[in-house]
Amino acid sequence: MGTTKETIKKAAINLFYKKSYFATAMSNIALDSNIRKASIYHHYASKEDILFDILMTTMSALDAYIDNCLKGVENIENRMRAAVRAHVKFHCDNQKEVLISDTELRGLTAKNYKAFVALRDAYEKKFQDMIARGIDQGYFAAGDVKVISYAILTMCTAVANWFKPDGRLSGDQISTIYEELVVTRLLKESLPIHSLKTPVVRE
Amino acid sequence: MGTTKETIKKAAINLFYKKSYFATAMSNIALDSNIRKASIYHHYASKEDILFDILMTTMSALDAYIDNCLKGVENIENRMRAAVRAHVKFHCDNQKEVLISDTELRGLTAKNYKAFVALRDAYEKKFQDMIARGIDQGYFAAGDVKVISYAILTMCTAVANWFKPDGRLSGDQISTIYEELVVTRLLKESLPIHSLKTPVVRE
DNA sequence: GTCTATAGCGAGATAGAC
DNA sequence: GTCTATCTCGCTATAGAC
Repeated sequence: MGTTKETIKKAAINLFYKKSYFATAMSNIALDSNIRKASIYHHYASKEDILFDILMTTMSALDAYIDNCLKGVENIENRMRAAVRAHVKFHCDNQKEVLISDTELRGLTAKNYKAFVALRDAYEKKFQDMIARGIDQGYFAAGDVKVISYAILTMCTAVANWFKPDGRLSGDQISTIYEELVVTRLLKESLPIHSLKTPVVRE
Repeated sequence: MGTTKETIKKAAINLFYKKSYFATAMSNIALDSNIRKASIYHHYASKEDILFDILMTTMSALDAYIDNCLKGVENIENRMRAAVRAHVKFHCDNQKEVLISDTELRGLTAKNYKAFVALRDAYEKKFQDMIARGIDQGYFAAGDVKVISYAILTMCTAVANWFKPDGRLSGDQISTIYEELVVTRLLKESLPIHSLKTPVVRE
């Protein structure tokens, strides 16, 4: 079962996901954790502190997961493939946490908000750098890097909105479809530079 | 300025957007509307009633807007282009309302939730039908229609998350970029059937 | 480290005068 | 149609015993 703090955190994740942060009362969290609400304050300074803990550990875990999946992958197209796969997979496997990270930032006070957004911006920059490098090297079609990165990241992130653990498609299957949609279709030059002189007709 | 009811609604939109639905108090709405909070209950039965009004009118307006933009457009590729343009433009022009529609559904009781989701599902089905038709007719590359529709709709919807009215790109410019990203890159067969026998090499 | 009890406050909603 | 006054409730957080 883990420590009491972990129990509280898990209960909070479920409730923030189901009812939203503001609609969740400390008494709700206490009930689901099988303790009295006053006991929560031994582990967390405030309700916001619980939210902040969830947001930061989720964002850090995502960042570490992607880094690990990219380790040793050199070719820029393959890096992008691995990154999209990892991002989508993480959003299927940690659906509740990432949805909270997406919708409950308004529950943070200024200082905590800045700390979280700094992590998120650094994460997004990794994708923007990959896209820019891919364009430079002629692997990806030219375009507005910022907009393309937003398009890709938001569509991959939104998988958490509709993914159903017991649905038709598994997280791995969806990752594969998205890898293809994003890299093969959305990003890649349909006619790579080095193949421009190679006829596609084989008659 | 409009009617008092419109003033209340506009104030609620701003507050729900900025602070979230649950964090917004009736007294906040009253203050921004220059009336006492008791007076709000003459126009709306409850706080949820205000949210429901915002959600339904926004969804209906989006649906009507897309229908209007597709009127008379026959070719399926052009229909899809018009639909993407319209969806993105609407999400830039009605940023606050659509963000509320995206994140505050948990504030609705079961009956109202079902009414809203029915509208949204019907709207999404229009895109799924267009995609399926485009694939059938050989204009779009084959693929999982549901997943492709989610990918497209979520990336276009998420524009409301990062669009800045006074930013580098206007709503029209973003609509153009997205039309291109979605239809030319993501959806279209990179090598249309009828061009398969036409060499791309011009030496 | 968990408990009972409660302080202190603000919420949504209503009553009834004008 | 808007107001003042208030009801009733549940919230976050704290105090202090065990």
